[in-house]
Amino acid sequence: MSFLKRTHNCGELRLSDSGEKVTLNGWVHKRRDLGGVIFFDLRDRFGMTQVVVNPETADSDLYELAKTVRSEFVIAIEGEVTARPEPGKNKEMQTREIEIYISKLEILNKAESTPFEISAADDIHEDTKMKYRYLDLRTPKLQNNIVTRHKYYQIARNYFSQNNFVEVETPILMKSTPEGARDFLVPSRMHNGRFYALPQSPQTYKQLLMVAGFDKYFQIVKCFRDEDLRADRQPEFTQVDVEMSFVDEIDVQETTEGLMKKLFKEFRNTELELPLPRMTFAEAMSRFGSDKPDTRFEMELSEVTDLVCESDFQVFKDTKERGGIVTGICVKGGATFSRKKLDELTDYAKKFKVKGLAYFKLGEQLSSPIKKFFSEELMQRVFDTFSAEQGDLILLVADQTETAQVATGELRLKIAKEMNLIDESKDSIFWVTEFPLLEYSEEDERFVARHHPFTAPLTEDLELMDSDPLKVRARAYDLVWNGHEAAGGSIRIHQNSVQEKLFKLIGLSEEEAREKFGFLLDALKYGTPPHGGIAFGLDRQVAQFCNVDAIRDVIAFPKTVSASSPMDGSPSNVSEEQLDQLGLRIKN
RNA sequence: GGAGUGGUAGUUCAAUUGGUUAGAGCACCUGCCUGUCACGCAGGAAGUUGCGGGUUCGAUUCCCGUCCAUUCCGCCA
Repeated sequence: MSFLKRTHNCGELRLSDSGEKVTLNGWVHKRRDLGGVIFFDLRDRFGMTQVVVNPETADSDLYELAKTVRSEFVIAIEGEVTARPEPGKNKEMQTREIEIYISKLEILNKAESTPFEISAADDIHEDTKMKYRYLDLRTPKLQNNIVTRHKYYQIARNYFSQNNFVEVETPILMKSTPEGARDFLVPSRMHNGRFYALPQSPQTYKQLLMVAGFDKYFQIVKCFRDEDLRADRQPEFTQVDVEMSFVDEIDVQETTEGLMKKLFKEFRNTELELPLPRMTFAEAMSRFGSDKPDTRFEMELSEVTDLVCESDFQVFKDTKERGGIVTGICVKGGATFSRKKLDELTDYAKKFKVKGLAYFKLGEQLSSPIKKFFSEELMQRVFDTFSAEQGDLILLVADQTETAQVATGELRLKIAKEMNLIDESKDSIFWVTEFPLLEYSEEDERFVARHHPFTAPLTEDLELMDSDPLKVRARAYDLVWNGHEAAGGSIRIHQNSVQEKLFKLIGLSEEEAREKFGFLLDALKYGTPPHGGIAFGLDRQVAQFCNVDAIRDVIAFPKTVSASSPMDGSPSNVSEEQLDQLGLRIKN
């Protein structure tokens, strides 16, 4: 069956096309029936064009048919491009200077009235939109996001190809490994009782590709983690995965920067200045209380341990004695915060494991629960340290170094968001380097790799691996963009002996290490080049370029926060037969 | 696993100290309307108040449980 096929899309006709006979296909976005003349806004993914049916010029069959057309009908129209008497009032509409005088109309398919209006989808609750995701995807906003994502793929692929990288696919069914996130497991009919795992990332494979001599590898790849979701976390997400041989961290960073420059050119229309700034982990923590600081606003942390320990406040002194610090921020204009507000901030800080929050409120009167422990003169020196003026608020946190810094950093962020201090039109993008190699897990009562267990230690810190493992810095780097980790990577261990030593440090016995990573340890013995790489969180980056908060909005078919899909009903039960074949039984 | 917010018509919201027939905008349906672009006007249909239980003469409203959405903490090398 044939139909009127489009000669143009709904976003491309302009005044200069006047007089031309065109055919358009699309969805009826809105319809305005004035009793005589009828207007449609015809929509496709390229835009919208106004279509006019005039009873005086259209024949009566056409007019009667046009009267039956409703929102979201799929139609084909033929007609003449005509200048409008007045340009359309909708300034967003690029075709607003013209309209199509219709001479033929075909209804290609009718539509029931949709569960929500495509033209007003912004305020609809997420559950309704998720159930009818294919309708939400009709909205110009989501269509733009998905197209931006497409462009990102293209730019990345071109960039890496032009720079001599090879795209290689790695297995989706792989071996379950310890460390890191929970795996999604996949049973198999052929191997009852055994399981594949979906990759949390292709980490081991890309290192093996380096052993194999593939020099420069990249892949745009799905990764899977069975952890709780957030606005910026989905159980399956996409990484731009990169690995390079014969490189150090500067080479990997330069490669990354080159791509970011192209992306910023395309999506922000700005020239990114290279090289990007560098900040060590230690500096990020002490200045911003975060390993991914948002530097679009100030309110930096100041450490005042020695100063405040001149007071008689025992809590500060005890903290110092136990090796902790006192750090804080100055909230400009924060003296207006109510007691209730300060209680709320205290509760918020406690979420991050500090015991309390001290403050100096420089209002009409100085107000502070700890001022009796401070001399006038000492207080003034504290204020000076923070450059605090009348009307400001100083918040102080005392605890072990990292705990105090993190809690203060979180307060800094929360307050900045509430006081609207973040300039969304700016971009803050830079490297954070020299992460600690290890951290101590209270839960597991052992050291765990902060990045992953293949990350190389800084050469000058190698000897610390025996004496003071927590002090060892890693050759790891994160690209931080507007307070998010946009990419993260490291130079890998390419010597078997160092790798084995690290496994030992994180409590993996030789047997366990062999059992879990034997193939990698073996490979490292057969001539492994120095190598390193990085992985970009594609969803997060695209979300940033689209100026949306949730990566849900840049994924065609995302999961809800409970990791399910209201649209297709996954995950779902399966039949007894399926379970039997897999040798599985549901416990309860 | 924990905390916050929300769930009432297709949809977005309202409903006084617990009170009688649960309202409004948009969408939908009918009629009118020849330059709209949030078209306009008149009328109409549309409800398991998420679900289950409890208190009460009476529950959208109070209590308990539970489900869903969303944000955050834990978790996510």
